[in-house]
Amino acid sequence: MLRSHTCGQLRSDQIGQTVTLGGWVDKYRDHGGVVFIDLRDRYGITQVAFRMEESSDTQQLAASLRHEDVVQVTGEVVSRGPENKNPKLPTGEIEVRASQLKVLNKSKTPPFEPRGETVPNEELRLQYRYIDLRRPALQEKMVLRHRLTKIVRDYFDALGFLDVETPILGRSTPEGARDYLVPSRVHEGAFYALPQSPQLFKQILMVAGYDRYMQIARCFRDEDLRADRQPEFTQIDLEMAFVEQDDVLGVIDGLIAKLVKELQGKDISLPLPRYTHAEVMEDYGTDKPDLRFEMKIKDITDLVKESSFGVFKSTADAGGRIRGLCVKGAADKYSRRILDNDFKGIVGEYGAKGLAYFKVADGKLESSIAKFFDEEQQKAIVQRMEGEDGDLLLYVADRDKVSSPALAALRNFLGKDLELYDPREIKTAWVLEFPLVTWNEEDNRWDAEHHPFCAVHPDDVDYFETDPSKIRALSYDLVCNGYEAASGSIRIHDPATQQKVFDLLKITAEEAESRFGFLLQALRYGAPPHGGIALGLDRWVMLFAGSDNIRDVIAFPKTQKASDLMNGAPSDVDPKQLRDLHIKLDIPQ
RNA sequence: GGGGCCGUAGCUCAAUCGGUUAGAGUGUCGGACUGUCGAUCCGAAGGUUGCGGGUUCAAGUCCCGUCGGCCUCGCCA
Repeated sequence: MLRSHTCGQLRSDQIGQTVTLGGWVDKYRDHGGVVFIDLRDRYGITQVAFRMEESSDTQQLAASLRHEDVVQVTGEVVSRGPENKNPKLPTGEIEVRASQLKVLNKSKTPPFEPRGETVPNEELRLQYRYIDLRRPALQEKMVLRHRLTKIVRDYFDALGFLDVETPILGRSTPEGARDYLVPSRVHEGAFYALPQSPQLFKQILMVAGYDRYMQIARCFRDEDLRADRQPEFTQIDLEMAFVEQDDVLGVIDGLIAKLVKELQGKDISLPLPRYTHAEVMEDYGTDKPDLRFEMKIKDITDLVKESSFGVFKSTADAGGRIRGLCVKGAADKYSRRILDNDFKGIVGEYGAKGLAYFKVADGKLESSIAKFFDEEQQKAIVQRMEGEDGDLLLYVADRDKVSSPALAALRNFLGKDLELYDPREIKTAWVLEFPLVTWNEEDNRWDAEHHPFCAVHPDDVDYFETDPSKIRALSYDLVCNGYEAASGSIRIHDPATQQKVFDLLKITAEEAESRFGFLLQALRYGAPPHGGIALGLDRWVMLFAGSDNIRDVIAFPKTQKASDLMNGAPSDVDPKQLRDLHIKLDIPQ
């Protein structure tokens, strides 16, 4: 070993010992006759003092050290004494009086310093990710990720789950997200696809009798990125046989409680709250509500459809609704300009044509459009909104398809802007009973809401013939702080029901056979009832890290255009590689 | 594919209404200094204002295009 201790280890207990440290030069302070070096590794910082009277050569060499040089230092651990101790450092009671210094590797002047008080722009951080990863803030997140992963593995291991790896080179299935394709050299013109998730394999593992499976699985989706979405990401994937929905939910409840306990030291009460999809869509306008604050959406259509305000009236007549939010105490918080520009802009992104707003005063409404509502209507609106004097009321009048996401976005903005919650709080709940299918207006057909293997709520089987939109799936999402943090379902385990769903989705027998024939085949050989779920690992780490950016918790993330600024991926390849694969490029000018 | 924000010294930022030689802090380089810990002091170097075009007597600033980064709609079974 080139070191006897780490840079975070030494305390007063070691005074008098001769130690050897290795690390990076974090800061240097040259006083002429004495040089101080803050030596850093991922365990901490230790001050090393190089004094002329002890070794002139060593002290002179130390004077040449610069940021991020890698050095090996040997010396005696000494007390700094009461005047010179540094209470900011855990190692601040002591320093290493260096007798030997070896420069293991000089560093070029780094583009930025890990200890710098300002964080450089992300482009530079991604280009020099090896320096960025030296920053304590990022190292803490990597450690958190490790700990979380370890807790997850231990939890499932204790419950008898078996970690089974599934292939990375898989088969392309046209449904779902766009696939990342990998050309086969051996099979001319044929391609593998990287897995969007191990979905079909884990179901087949159930058929194979591995009744409790889990895997920390890398998944790939060639879709556009977001702050919480990367093209490759990690799922905590699991599947169980001989279970019902409650069993899966219970296992995950226990996991979340354990994570919160071990990572935050807090107890949460179980079971986690459960809402139906219909409930959260009505109350929050989204299937992934942020439940850290209230502010539910309220419907006032019945109160205003007879008013003289044309926009509300015509919306109601056209089958739309007038729904809105009551923002407590915010009547004077936002200027008219902000309401007309910024707020309208937020709902406008979702297609809302306008935003109506009122202040509540004396139990009535105040605004430029208040005159269109008589006193009785005004009082009824205030009552419906549970409004009090000083509250701000905001309304979007439109079809739910527009107003729901618009109001949900506005609500999220307000929650953050008005600091209605503690950003470190983890607030988790289940959303159950998703619709099995949704109508695709463009293609004029039913699409699976989750995926085509979701089991059907037993009470809703008759709706296949009458109204498929009313069929509830035995599927469940776990939402956390406004993110979809897990998603799963009980699966169909008999070929007849599976066929029924394929029929509804207009997937022909031939299509089904060619796309997922291997699964259908497997289901005919003794498939037990089964179900499972997958948790977004990166998102959970992000949530526990209190970050709103998934790149912060991935060691080597990709940019919004899915490139790696450090290594330049994706890149051109040698023409020979393409010839081997029989691939010709055809790039539009 | 659409919308928005951003790009000035190695880094973080400034530069008035379009107006003289584009500044500051920090880092870098040289020097001084034996107890600092954001060390201090003296001195120096460092710029194709992302790139290309246009408007103008004059462009970091305005316009168009383009490249890159971020946020977002669509997309993400």
